[in-house]
Amino acid sequence: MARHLITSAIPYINGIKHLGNLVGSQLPADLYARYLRARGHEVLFLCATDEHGTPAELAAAKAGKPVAEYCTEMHAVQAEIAKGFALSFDHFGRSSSPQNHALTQAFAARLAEQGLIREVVEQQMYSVADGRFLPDRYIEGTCPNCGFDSARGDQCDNCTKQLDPVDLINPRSTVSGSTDLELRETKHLYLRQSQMKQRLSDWIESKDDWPVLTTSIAKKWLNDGDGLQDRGITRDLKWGVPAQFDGAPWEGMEGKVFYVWFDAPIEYIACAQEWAEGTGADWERWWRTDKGADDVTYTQFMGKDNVPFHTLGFPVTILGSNQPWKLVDYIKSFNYLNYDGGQFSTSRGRGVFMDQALELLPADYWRWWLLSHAPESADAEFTWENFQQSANKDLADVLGNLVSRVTKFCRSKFGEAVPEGGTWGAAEEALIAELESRLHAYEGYMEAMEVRKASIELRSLWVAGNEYLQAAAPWTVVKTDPEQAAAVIRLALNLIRIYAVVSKPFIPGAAASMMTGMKTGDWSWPTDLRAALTALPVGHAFEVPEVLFRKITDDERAEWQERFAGTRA
RNA sequence: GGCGAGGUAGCUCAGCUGGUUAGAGCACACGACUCAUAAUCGUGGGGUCGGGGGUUCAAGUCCCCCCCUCGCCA
Repeated sequence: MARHLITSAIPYINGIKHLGNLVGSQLPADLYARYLRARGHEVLFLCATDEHGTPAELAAAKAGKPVAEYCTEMHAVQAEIAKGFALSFDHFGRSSSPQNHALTQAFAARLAEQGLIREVVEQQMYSVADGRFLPDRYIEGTCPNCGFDSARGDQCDNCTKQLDPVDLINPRSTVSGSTDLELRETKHLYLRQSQMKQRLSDWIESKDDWPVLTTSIAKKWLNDGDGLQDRGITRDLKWGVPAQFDGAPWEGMEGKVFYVWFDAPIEYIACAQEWAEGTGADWERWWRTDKGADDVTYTQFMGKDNVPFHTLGFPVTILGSNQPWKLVDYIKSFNYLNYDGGQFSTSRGRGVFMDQALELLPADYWRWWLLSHAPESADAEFTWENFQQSANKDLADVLGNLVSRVTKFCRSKFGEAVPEGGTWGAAEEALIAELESRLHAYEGYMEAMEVRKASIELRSLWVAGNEYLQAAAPWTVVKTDPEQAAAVIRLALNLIRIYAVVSKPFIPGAAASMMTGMKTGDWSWPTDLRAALTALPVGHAFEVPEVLFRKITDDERAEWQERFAGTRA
């Protein structure tokens, strides 16, 4: 039994995430956490909302609410949706927690002690009317390059040229529309990442078992151009962790907060503190290598856009502190999921969002499709045809129907209890051999976080049951040799329990239904398959479960396709 | 423009350090079965592995050039 710390990239607070966000971090992290728990390992699985920054402030203003209140509400919404998808977080925290405030300030102070913070005075755009400094992308104006009149301060959406806000002609605030903008001096703290370049580089180079997606992105940032750059870790904002605090080793940072990319990863640790406070558990044995965390395996899940912060920024914080914090052991990253020939788009309402998905179908449908099509080697694409075909074929026909045909046949011929009689022969031995081989492959892929391949093996396990049943043909055998038919069905009923156990990480809802139908709470992993196939003894009562997965009709598919197409630009 | 990832059957994808007739699922065709959610099982057709050169006894798998897609950066 090992100890595994698992974190999913923390979703931003402003709004509900789409299926692409889900499959890029939370869902595969949940799959892994559930699998490791099922194998008897000790798991701490953490996620949280990322709440600070300008977008949250503006979203709150738009909703007409104080930002703290807005975040509290949205956190509850996201937590509820996560529950709907059966995401098994041990704690779903908040980056705005007191724990994270304290820890973020402590890290900043410590990094300063280690000589890794420097102060920089720079010029930033200030909007007099809004009474605030504005991030580059919240300033619009006419592009000096192509004349496009809605170019953003960081980049022109029309000609894609990278811009500086001061380059814009007739710049205005996108918050208020005001043109009363001026450059003002402001002081910020910079994290001296460049000092850590060699240590990071050595560390990344040593990780030859990481996904190439992870290491290639990390190496690019380390070596591109002038190499790893220092980054500002403060902003002129109100909503966030104050950069000026008691014991701060700098002055004059009043009215400024730490930038989200600095405090958000620290929430991984603070989240464990939140969890400990709520449960009385010990968080240090997960995060402090001097307090027992040296035997923890720490795995992070994220979309590729988050890789730089997890391979460079956060490790600078951890390593730079020169304190015994647990450093990540494995970073599993994902490409993007596209939607029907384009990208998911929040602003255009294009694609399916997490709350909408749950209104259409139970979580298992989405979990299965998303995980079995996870964008591991390249970007993947969601289409309704593919979703309908996969769900109907894999879940309804192959698995659901198997459960149905076995339990209903037994009920009609032997009653709703595991029947007696008959013996195993060559067919059963062949099945056991097949199952053992498939199960070992499945376990290997799950341990390696090869999500798609694991799903293929799981499906193969289901198919093996149908093959066996088809060949054994108990509906024929029962006419001449009822006892032998009973032996076949006895095995098949036990197979249902085994499927429930091994399928649970992917489809926890259906797994629970199968287990309930078999009237047992025996979730033990079928390490010994032969024994597992007799776990439900002769005479054990069961009941025919409700249809596990109804099919998605062509009409539904067409309707949904239309409904989620969004407003094309 | 630079960098990275891809371009393998109609569709979605496997193919490790080069080595017998290039694989799987879906879709399609035919057959079997009739317990089951018109479900299941079997068989089969279908690919000059983006294009062109080269290395090698042997290349989807290595090298060079080109084309296309996606992403990151300038």
